[in-house]
Amino acid sequence: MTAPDTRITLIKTASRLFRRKGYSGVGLTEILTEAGLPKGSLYYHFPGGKPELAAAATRWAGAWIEALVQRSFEGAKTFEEGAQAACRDLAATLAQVDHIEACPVLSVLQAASDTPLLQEAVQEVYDSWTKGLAREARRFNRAEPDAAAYALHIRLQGAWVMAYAQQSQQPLLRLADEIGAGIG
Amino acid sequence: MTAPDTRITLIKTASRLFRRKGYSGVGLTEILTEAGLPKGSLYYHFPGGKPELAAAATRWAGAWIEALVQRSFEGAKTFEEGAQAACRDLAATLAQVDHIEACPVLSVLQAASDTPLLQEAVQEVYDSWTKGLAREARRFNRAEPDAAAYALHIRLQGAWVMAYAQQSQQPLLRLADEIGAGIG
DNA sequence: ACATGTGTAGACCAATCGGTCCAATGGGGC
DNA sequence: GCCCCATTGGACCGATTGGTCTACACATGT
Repeated sequence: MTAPDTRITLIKTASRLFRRKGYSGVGLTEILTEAGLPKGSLYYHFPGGKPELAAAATRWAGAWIEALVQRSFEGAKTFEEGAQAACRDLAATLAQVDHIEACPVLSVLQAASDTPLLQEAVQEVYDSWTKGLAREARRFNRAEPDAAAYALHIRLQGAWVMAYAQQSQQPLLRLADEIGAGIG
Repeated sequence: MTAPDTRITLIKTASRLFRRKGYSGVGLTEILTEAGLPKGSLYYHFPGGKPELAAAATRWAGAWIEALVQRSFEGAKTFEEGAQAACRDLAATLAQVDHIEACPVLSVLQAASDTPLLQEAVQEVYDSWTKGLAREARRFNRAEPDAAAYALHIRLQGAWVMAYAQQSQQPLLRLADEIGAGIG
């Protein structure tokens, strides 16, 4: 396995496991077994150990989600229409696998308080999401773009938590309907 | 220490630590040290061990939050006014201590998937919250009470996550303002 | 004074934790 | 053919994990 492959394999595997069981709920052994890699590889690519791997995984997954949302907005005619599409696309993506996974940021949030590296990554991804949504709001000439973006971010976050807790895409679909009905 | 005291001490201590670091992030030793109790007491009051303690802590904290929200609605004249008060009261309560704690349900959510006892507690508390909010919506003759309650629950959840991530009560206060401005 | 039973105290256990370290490997430049 | 260095493979470490088990303290009823 070539070097960049190893790195991205570790990131993907770690991200998936973290989102399923949370940062503290996953051991390095489990990640490495799943990835089919020895411990030496991990500490070669991530000298900072588990926190550094988690930070990389958070940023990677964060960027992936952001791209997904941005794609959802592309074909829209209004900000609300884009927001609806984002909810539905996110729901569809999460439902692709048998287990609905948590938001990648949320999955490491509880470990971030005493891990500066993670704390940074968390803030960075959240900021980037809010800014990305605000950019879309401005693109559609939405009134009060920042407030609208922030409000959408919060509702997406909440619906995702509920979807994860109930293991159902329904909360996200319901949010899409709400937005469509002109609420918010 | 009398028996009921020991039980509630364990529950309170566990709840606080779980909300700060997550279920998997807290060891029994830490809980017991903080509570000033030996292991024997824990397994006497909670023969099911960590999962049973966590389930009890989740229900206890869940009921506490629910009572807080219900109290916020008491003096309101409309559902929206009550919702605003709930946001502000929750923000004020969270800001009372130096560290803003996560939603008690959220803090055990990632461990619930492979722990039926916790899974039950999580569903129970979430259901109870939504139903409690719907009761208030009906009390104020709010149109579509169930939908309104559900939407509020999701927004509260999302704002709480952001407040926890940023260690600031601002997201909850901002949500209160949004609701006051007639959005949602 | 004695028996009873609820709780407490904490030693102890195997398993797992994150992390360190070094030997082996193998492809590319000379 | 040879060397070199990036990378892998995995043994090993002390600390901590959740959990079990037994001895004991103490309040109460008799």
